[in-house]
Amino acid sequence: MNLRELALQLGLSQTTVSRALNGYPEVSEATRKRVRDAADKFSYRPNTRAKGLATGRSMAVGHVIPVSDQHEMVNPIFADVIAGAGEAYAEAGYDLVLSLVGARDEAAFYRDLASRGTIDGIIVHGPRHNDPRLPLLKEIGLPFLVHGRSSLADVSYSWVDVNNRSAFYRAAGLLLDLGHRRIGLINGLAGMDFAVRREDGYRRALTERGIHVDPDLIAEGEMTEAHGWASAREMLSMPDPPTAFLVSSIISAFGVRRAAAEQDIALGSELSVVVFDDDLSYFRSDGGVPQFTSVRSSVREAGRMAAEMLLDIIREGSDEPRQRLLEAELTIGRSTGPVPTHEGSKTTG
Amino acid sequence: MNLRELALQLGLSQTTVSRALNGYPEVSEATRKRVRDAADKFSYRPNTRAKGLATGRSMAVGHVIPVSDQHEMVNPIFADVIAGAGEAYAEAGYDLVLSLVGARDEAAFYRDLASRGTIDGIIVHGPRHNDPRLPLLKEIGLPFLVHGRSSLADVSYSWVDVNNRSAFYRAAGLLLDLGHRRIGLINGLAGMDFAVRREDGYRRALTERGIHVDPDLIAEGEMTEAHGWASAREMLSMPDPPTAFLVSSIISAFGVRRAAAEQDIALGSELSVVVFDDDLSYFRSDGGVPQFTSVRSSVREAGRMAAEMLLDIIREGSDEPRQRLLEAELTIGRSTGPVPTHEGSKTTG
DNA sequence: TTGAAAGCGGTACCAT
DNA sequence: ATGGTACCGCTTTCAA
Repeated sequence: MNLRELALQLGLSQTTVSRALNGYPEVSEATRKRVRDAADKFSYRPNTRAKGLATGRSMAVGHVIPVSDQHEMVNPIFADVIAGAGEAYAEAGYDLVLSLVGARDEAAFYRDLASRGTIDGIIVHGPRHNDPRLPLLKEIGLPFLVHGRSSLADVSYSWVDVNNRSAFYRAAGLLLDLGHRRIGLINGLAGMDFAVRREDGYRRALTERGIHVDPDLIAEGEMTEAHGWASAREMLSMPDPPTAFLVSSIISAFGVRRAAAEQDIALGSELSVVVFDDDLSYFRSDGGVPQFTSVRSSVREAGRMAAEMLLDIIREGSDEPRQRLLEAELTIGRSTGPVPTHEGSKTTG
Repeated sequence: MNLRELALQLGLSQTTVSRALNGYPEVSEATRKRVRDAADKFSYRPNTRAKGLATGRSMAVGHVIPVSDQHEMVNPIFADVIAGAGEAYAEAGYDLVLSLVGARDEAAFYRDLASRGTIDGIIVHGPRHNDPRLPLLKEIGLPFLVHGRSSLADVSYSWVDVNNRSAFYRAAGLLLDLGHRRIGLINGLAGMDFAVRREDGYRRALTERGIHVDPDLIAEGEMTEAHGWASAREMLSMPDPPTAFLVSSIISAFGVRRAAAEQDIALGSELSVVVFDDDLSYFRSDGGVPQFTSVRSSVREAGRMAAEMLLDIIREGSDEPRQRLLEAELTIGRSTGPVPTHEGSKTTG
């Protein structure tokens, strides 16, 4: 059933039917009701493409996930961001077009997307430290919003981000308050913007208190269990091992926990672990009990926010960038305690 | 730059330009080259909506992820399936439209999708045991393919699935061969089709060897670490505890490992763990070393296959269902060993 | 081998 | 308040 047929059924013109359905005020309430009822009855749905062609808008938003060929898997965080965004789109009647694109041909890809008119705007995921995509998108003129930020990018742009720096500053502060002086940082991939900011917060906290930042206590890598395990293992076997860890992901924290268990080191009493957890409920390890001290931010919520802001930008057509910085929430769990005395209380073994 | 402008530039008609670009044979090679060069020069891209409107195809495929309100997070498996599918779409020039939809209004949603003409076909994720979506889609007439299967659904339909039953049958067989008689099954959510099949394989292996299937050794739930931990913990404190576990996900296996560690039970020598791992490289725990014995299947590969098959269906317009069953690969790691003797060798503590 | 023109299914301007 | 009609950008039939 299309507009013409519906109009025919009603004995009205396409124009009137279209107006009735789209809430134009000049249609009489009587006709509007008639039209609506008929549309309902025949379950008429306007054709998206035709509508888009006529209006010049596609009513779709693109999400671009960068996939470097090195990683087999897509970072599960994206799934949650997108779930949050999806809610917003569903409510606003927008479609979500997902593209996974390799770093190689990204530029061409964005240009294509814009000129083919598939989407009205775009959300950029996983920004790197000085991300070339931002100036590119700016140049293309496609409305976009970044989930995360890209420092050094000297263009102004819209973003939604969690305050990674302050999160790690506060987390490190907590450990310092507990007396820890050797704090290992197990961070994400070096090029990622969030990792840079997290290290920044960590460094600042230490420096402010006059604590030396030991580069051997900083590990970077993909946030896998293996990375957490290998990094923690290595650091724990140093002559002067860390008494606490700051971990960039719950997955890596599983690895840290394993390394500790293997060396018979008790979490909480002998080793403190604070983890940045993006609310990935599948991977939360506590089961109701706060096993780790965590710095949490709802990625899903951020996704929703990002989508809503992008839709605003698209609809208003305004050019001034919108930015939203979310503070993460520090939840103290039983994996964090004061520095053990040297005669310490082994709880295991 | 649109077709009209491009044609104007070339002094040709839109018709000819369109034909040249779309590989129609009646265009002379000379003109074709001229046209191609110009299109290149102006980086002309045909408008997707206009093309779709004219051809009746949208060149887009939908992926529908069911989100029950109970789960906060989207199962990370979907991310990988979609990554695989995305590759196929990119190559074939299709877009991927992602929808996350609650169980409540699914029916209406599918009808909408079809009648608005947003997509040419659809991939159904996370089928439940007797999934009502399949007959619905059949009725609507939208080409679709299921990732996974839905037993009891008495319609014939296309699917791509890993052989869950044989995977768990073989895994249980391995443990039985090693002498295990008490094998705990830590499975996924009860309603999911894959969970039913996995339990089926497990049961069959036991029954065939005359081993009693103890319902207390079967746990179902979301595949979180907490679930693995709680289930393993409970089973391990039974009077007659399991000597081995079959776990439906690497995440839950982390929980099993934790429960074992807490009770000072050594993996490999005192407790065997076989895990079904969907190749989620972020969560693999081995770091090159096979820590767990695993039954692996590449979800990404399955996603790609699903996409390719759906595209075939769309293009051929044929109605006969295509089906593809993938066998998972059993990789024996060091977490699996024979049943410990009662005087057993504690390696920990 | 090329071109004119009629759709595809809507929207929106201009009349009435 | 309602209708006629010219688009939107492309494909495709028919004619030349």
